Amino acid sequence: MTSILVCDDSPLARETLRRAVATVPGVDRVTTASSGEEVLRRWTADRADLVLMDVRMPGLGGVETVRRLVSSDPTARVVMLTMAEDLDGVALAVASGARGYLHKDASRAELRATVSQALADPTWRLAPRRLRPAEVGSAPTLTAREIQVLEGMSHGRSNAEIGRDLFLSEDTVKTHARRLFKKLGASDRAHAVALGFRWGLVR
Amino acid sequence: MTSILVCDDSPLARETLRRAVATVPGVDRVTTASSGEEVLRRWTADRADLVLMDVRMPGLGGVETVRRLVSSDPTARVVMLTMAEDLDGVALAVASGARGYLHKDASRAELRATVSQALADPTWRLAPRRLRPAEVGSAPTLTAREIQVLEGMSHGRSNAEIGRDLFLSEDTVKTHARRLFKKLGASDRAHAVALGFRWGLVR
DNA sequence: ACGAGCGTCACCCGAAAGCGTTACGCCCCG
DNA sequence: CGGGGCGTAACGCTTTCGGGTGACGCTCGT
Repeated sequence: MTSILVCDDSPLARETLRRAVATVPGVDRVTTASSGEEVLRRWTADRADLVLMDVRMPGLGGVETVRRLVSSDPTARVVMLTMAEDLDGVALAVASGARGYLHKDASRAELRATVSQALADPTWRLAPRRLRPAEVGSAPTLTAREIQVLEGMSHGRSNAEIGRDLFLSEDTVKTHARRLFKKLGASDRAHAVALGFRWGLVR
Repeated sequence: MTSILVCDDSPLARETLRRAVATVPGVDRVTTASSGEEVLRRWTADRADLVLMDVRMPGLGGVETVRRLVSSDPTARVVMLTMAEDLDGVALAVASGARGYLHKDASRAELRATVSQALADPTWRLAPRRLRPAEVGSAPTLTAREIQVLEGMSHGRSNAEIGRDLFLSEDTVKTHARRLFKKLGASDRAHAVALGFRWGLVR
């Protein structure tokens, strides 16, 4: 019985990670958490053999979570997930007890290899390394205007109505819509709204 | 400083309740939680003068949450929110320490009156009663087919594509779409997807 | 036995949406 | 200084949507 706990505040990234590690041989349980607080709260009742934790999270944040987790349970194994931006965060995390880290744009294969490795060797620690292809990805950054347009869509407003709401021409709304579709990789407004919810961009 | 904690797993119901009780005179803080676990976790740090809690929730569930909450803090005041289906749940909840309950189809006015009453009188307990108009509402019940179509929309599929996925004609998909729009009160597919997420019908 | 809800399909039609493209001013970064 | 992202706006064009309506068979509950 090998279990993995995935902790990320982005629902979409969480799902992606969950699916990816679920395919690692020997892993038969993957649980998820959306915050560091949740991990700490559930740890005693719901231990896992390996934790994958995002560095950047609202509330406690990945680094502090790892610190608290490892100090309460030194046998806990954590691999941090990070982006290029927060290398200092990784250093802190490793100093705080994380076994290593993975860039969020690591390939699925690299992710799986790292997880296998970490599970096979309890003493394993990852040497710092950088990985390439975008596989997990991070939340697209929409501009304030694009968010506003996306929110309008999520409330069932037409482009013309959104335009009236925001004092813009319908054509301008369409331009914002097209740009946010491209950023999100959405094929239409319904898809965009769904991705907005999954990325936590709208509520 | 009077605070109310609203606990419901449905984001939409949560928001509706939050807005409704925010208008009660004397209430100056309304916090929300989406699960019983969250309420228990935050209780010591984030106490409230009154808790409105849904009976039916994933995880702990309203009844067990009340039981634990009241046993840890006998001064906690809880009003359960329920639907016609789970009257037995209400009996259990009241036996477990809830001060009373409200049907989810209570009117906004009745909800506010009950909240005022509960806040004004610390010893107050609601006599069982039934209330009428649909104000808070419960999640619309979509059929399996309608959910499938809604999911298709949330993945950016066109009606024709959804039809191919489900081995249906595009016209049939449109019929399902029209019906689910009406049930959800959606004005278009983007709105429907948003409401689906808010009601927890799709992920 | 009847209506209601569901699943299926079809046709029409006007109104949106979505795409490509162009454009201009602004600001920031290299 | 130039390019890129952003905000704004416009035009044309094609596709899709959404609403209205009708229809038929099935099942369920009253």
